[in-house]
Amino acid sequence: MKNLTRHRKIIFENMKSRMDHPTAKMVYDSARNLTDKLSFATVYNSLEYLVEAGLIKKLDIDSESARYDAMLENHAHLICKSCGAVKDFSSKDLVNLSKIENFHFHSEDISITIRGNCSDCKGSHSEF
Amino acid sequence: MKNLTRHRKIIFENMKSRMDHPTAKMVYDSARNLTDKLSFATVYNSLEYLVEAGLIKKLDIDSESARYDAMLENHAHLICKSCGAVKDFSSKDLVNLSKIENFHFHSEDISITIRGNCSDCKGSHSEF
DNA sequence: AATAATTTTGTATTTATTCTAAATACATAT
DNA sequence: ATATGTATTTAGAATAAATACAAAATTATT
Repeated sequence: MKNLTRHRKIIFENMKSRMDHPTAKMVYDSARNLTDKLSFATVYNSLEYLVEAGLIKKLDIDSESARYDAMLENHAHLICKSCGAVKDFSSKDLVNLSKIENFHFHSEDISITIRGNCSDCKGSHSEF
Repeated sequence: MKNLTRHRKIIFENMKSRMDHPTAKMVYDSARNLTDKLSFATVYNSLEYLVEAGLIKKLDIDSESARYDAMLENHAHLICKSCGAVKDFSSKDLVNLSKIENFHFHSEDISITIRGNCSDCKGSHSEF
């Protein structure tokens, strides 16, 4: 797994063009119109490749299927409890979370997930 | 689905006694020693009941199986990329994220998920 | 062009979770 | 104390996301 192939590029471009934090199926549905042949397995392979390559992120969102995002800057995700929409919220200072209210969103619960290495694991290989 | 039954209480007590943000299977494995009969389905049902009742939370963490937490106060989750451990990080001021480094954790990526209602959905019924 | 390495495909498998139907437990009314 | 209706639990089947695998196709290297 080393190259940004044609299929992977198509999937990456598709990811970058959209803001809806799609599932693998959503990517498959729109990307298969862009090329002659495309299997579901390739979409999974490609998304994993892109995540490994650091080009996209797999989101920490409780959803029945995994969701991906091509926006790499640290930002929050606003999830509407009614319609399920996932929207980006970029703020350089996450300090002022009250800004969210101005962003036309009534926040009820905030969860922050931080990935890194704990003191017990410094230097070891990443599996997560 | 209305009552905190014996089984649900056992599962809730188990959840409160642990800090490891267990999966349904982990809860099942330890709770079935505490009572004569306990099916896997009951664990799923009970965990869902407890989430609905607001007694525990289902975490927003990318994990092959869902993880739950009985700690309700807003807090961050530190996930070690090496060992996969999920640890709580409570800070009243999430402002000073540099505190995390003092918490013996080298943070590489921060994701914040906020749940609530977007402006399009005010007042409508929650499905998520 | 020939060969090797990588990628894609299609299908089968795995695994977490949900669904279903029957059995059981429980609370309340009789 | 017993009957009744409702909620819960059980066990297993069904569902669906994700992964594994072997073969075919593509791409890179010599």
